[in-house]
Amino acid sequence: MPRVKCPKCNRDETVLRSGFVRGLQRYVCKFCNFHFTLVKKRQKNNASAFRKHQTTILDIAKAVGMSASTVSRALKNHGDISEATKSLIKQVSIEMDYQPNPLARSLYSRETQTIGIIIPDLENPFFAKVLSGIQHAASTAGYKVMICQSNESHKTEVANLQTMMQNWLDGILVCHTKETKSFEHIKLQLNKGIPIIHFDRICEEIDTSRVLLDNENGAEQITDHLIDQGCLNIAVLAGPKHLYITKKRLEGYFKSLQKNNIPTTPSLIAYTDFTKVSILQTVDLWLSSENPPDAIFCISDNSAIITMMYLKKKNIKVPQEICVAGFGNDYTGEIIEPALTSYDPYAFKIGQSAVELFFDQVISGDRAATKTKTVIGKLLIRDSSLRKK
Amino acid sequence: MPRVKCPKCNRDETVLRSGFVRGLQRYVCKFCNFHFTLVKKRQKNNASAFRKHQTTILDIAKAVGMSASTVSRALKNHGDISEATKSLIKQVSIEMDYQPNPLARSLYSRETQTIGIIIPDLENPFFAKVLSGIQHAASTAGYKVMICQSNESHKTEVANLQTMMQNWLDGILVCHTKETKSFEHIKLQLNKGIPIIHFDRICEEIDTSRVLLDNENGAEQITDHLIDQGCLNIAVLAGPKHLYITKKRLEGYFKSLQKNNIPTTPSLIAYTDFTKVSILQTVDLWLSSENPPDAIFCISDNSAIITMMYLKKKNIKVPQEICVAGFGNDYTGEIIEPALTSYDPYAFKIGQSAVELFFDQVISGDRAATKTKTVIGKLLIRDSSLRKK
DNA sequence: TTGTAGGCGTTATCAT
DNA sequence: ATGATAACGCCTACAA
Repeated sequence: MPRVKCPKCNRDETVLRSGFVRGLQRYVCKFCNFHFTLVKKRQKNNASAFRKHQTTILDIAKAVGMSASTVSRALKNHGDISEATKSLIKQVSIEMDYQPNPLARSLYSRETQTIGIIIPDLENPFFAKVLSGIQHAASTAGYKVMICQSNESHKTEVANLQTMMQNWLDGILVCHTKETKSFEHIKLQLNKGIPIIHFDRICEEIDTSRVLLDNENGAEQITDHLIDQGCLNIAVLAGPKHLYITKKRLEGYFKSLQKNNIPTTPSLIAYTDFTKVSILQTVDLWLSSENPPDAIFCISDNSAIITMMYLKKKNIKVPQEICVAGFGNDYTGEIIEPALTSYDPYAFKIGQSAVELFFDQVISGDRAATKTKTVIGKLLIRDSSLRKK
Repeated sequence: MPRVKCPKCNRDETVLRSGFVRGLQRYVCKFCNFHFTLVKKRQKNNASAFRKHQTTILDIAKAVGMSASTVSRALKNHGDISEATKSLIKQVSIEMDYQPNPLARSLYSRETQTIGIIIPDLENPFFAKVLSGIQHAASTAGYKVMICQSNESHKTEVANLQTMMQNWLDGILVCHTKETKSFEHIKLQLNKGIPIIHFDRICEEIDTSRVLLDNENGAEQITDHLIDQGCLNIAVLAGPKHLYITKKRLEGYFKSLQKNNIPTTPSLIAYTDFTKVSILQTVDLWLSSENPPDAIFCISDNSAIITMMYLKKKNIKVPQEICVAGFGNDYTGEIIEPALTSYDPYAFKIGQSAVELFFDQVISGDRAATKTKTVIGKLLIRDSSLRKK
């Protein structure tokens, strides 16, 4: 029975239905004998015209003749509800195919159960693996994943972050672009109370939770291995100078040289922006120098592949004349000949760990308590650097 | 005028506002002369305790001394609002860093401005490119992207779809797993009124909008090319038999053979499940047959790479003894030696097109009007099949 | 031109 | 044990 109020006397107990006019329910108030119809309240907009009505808690409440609050409580096993009511409501909710509306829930709870990811390049196999790990960990925990791709453009990254912050995500996982040197956009958002987690290309000057790969150890192991193969003139094809990963991998390289009492040669250390042009220029320079390297440690597998293909074109034998090693264990390394020595950073696990750090911050309740997690990878020795067999 | 009840006499018609105390509205009941303020009703939960308060329309309304509806209208340039009010409100909203709450908006509008993607494997370079295209097109149009990864598991795909449907996405783009033979889960959702778009691995038995790559033409061009190189015994290393792409690419293959008056040999057509084991078994069988192929057309680049590496291990010369071609133009094809002949399906464009089809359905307003779009790719002839130079 | 009121669906608090 | 209510933030039909 609808509680319709009489517009005249404002009573509802005396209102009865009295037929239809132009499709509208007509009512009569027995008290003041006033006839009226209720005008339609709201024009349906486009979306709701298409979207089929989803069963709501109110629908169930009507169906079982109880209030919405009872239904809500029954559905989440609230202690106060009798077993009989609970099982009735649960059954009806299944029959009516009830699906809670996450928007309403989030509006109230202020949590969206969604994590945002800002990643430089989805097509880069390393990032694809990380994303896969993130996706896996998040969905296992019942969280959704929203992605943005910065395309290695700092400007886009800033815009992405803005978008993400507007969308009430519960946390944001960020890997910076190779261009990013200023982190003002991150600082600006830090006090908003939503966790920001860094991975791989992190930001040193801000205290956030972060997932690192063991850049230094990895690079050290690679360099150790190259030295072990008899190389003394080991060049490093690095990335952009400002990148955290560049710095750390170089540190590992230096550590190994020092440990093995090999002097460092400045000309053997070159920074690139990861583009083919910059890589080939560097390699050319080395090849034509008076003291060419006997090994090239490339800071990414992609640069290593570009380097090796160039060396092959120049008929320089790998590893006999020059050993080559990469970093990242992209699957391209297994395809090129000779197969590429590399360091597997366990990208999938990095993604998983980033999600775990997010949960740590949320569960601990202390969002200022940042953590650093380092994923230990594994050196993979393959033919591109193997002189001793 | 808010209907506030006097806590003492319980009347509401006699209650008036009487200034502010500590930021709270103070009231007075004219009937019993009782002064009171409304105490905060609700305990803040965890999330809202952390999340910094975001400026709302109501905050702006208070700041400018107007109602929320005026602010709402002013912000979207509603005609009824005076220019003066508009500019005032806009300025204040900027000063207060107002960001509309998309949850509230969506709850009302029943649109989330979000597209869902169900994709078998994020680490597969083809899918990564498609995803990149989707992401690009969606974010250009101001839409967000939510991803799920089915991991090539039908069961997971079904669960993913369920999740997506519950989350009030405006549309869902699906590429089925290689296992998927039953499409009941899709059919079940079709009448819900939200567009489902298929791409690549589509479903023939349901009428949805879909983006295809020109499987048939591509396969025909590849086969033509192999024949042109003098191959007569062209084997096909296909995917699972039930897959749409398998069927279509085989059709292209047959068409080419027929056109060139070459009889088909059943033993040269083999289905695999894309796993290394099944591929190598097949190749082995062919190699040891009495009439081994002089070319292998692999239905994916990944299988082609596996095949080539195996042939190389067996010291079988590619292309001299056996020509190999793939399909998909993964970048691995440029790295292997000899470089792999393949067909570039323009994966990025496929992703973009899928988003376009979604918009077509939404904008046209006719969600039953499905469209099919075929992205034309490009044959890339490389050394793995080049006998005539 | 601006304000009021009610609804979108859910949930916690308070009252019964 | 259950119901009424308000709140989350935004939007629009209608009233003024």
